[in-house]
Amino acid sequence: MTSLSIAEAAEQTGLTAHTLRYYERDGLMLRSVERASSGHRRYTDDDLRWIQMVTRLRSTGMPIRDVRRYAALVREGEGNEGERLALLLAHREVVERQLAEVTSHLRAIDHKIAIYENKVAPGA
Amino acid sequence: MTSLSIAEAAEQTGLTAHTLRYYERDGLMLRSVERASSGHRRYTDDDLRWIQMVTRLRSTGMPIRDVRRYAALVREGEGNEGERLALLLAHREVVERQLAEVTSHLRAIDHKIAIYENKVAPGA
DNA sequence: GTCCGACTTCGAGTGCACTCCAAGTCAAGG
DNA sequence: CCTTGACTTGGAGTGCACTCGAAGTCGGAC
Repeated sequence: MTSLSIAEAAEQTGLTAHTLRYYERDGLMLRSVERASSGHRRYTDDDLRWIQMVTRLRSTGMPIRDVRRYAALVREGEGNEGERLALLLAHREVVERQLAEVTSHLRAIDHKIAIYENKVAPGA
Repeated sequence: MTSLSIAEAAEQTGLTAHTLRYYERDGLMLRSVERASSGHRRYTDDDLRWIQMVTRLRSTGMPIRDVRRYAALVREGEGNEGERLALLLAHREVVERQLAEVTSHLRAIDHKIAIYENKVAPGA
């Protein structure tokens, strides 16, 4: 089991060290990250896997407070899988609606682009 | 040609009156919206069409400052279609990259959902 | 004539998610 | 022993995009 410094964890996850500390103090981690005798954080593989899940939720637009609720459920342990599932399904709905909206707006923009392409380089 | 009050324009566009005023003073409109003798804004069909374009750009994630630049180009009039096109194409790239990222993250979340569905109602 | 409601302006406030700073600690190298 | 560099903390600051509040104006209904 490897264990990484915050700088290494930052590089692995694509987040900054600032953000990793912020996530931890904001209750997004499953538990406090372990410390070396120096007090420096040591990230385990489990930590990294969890951070990856957080990243997935975040970059699909889930607000921090919902990620925190999800983390709390997972932290509680077995027995609340129904709630976790409900939370993820609700998020999924939101994401799909958003994807559909963005896609349709993008199509309209593409139409505009086509018009300009004809103006700028007709017949290109 | 209809001409709408700010409340009607808000309803038509799905924005709030506050946001319409904000867009105007932030330079996102092509020109100052006309006024009734009372000083109240009167939105024309052209205004509404432009606001729709702004909404498309915004809800695909274009920052306000880029919308402002695009508005400035359109305001300048003919001759800079190349620049407008470049701006829209650059935006298109960003949006597509983002769509791809969100889609792939969503797939990973779906996988997690499937796991929970099996746990919660196995064989459902 | 005055009341109401929809508007006006300017500027301040909000919420979100970071992002940064200052001052301090620690282990290792020279 | 002293310096260096990577870390630590609490709290403050930033950027974005709204969002709201206060005070004032205007036209029409009663």
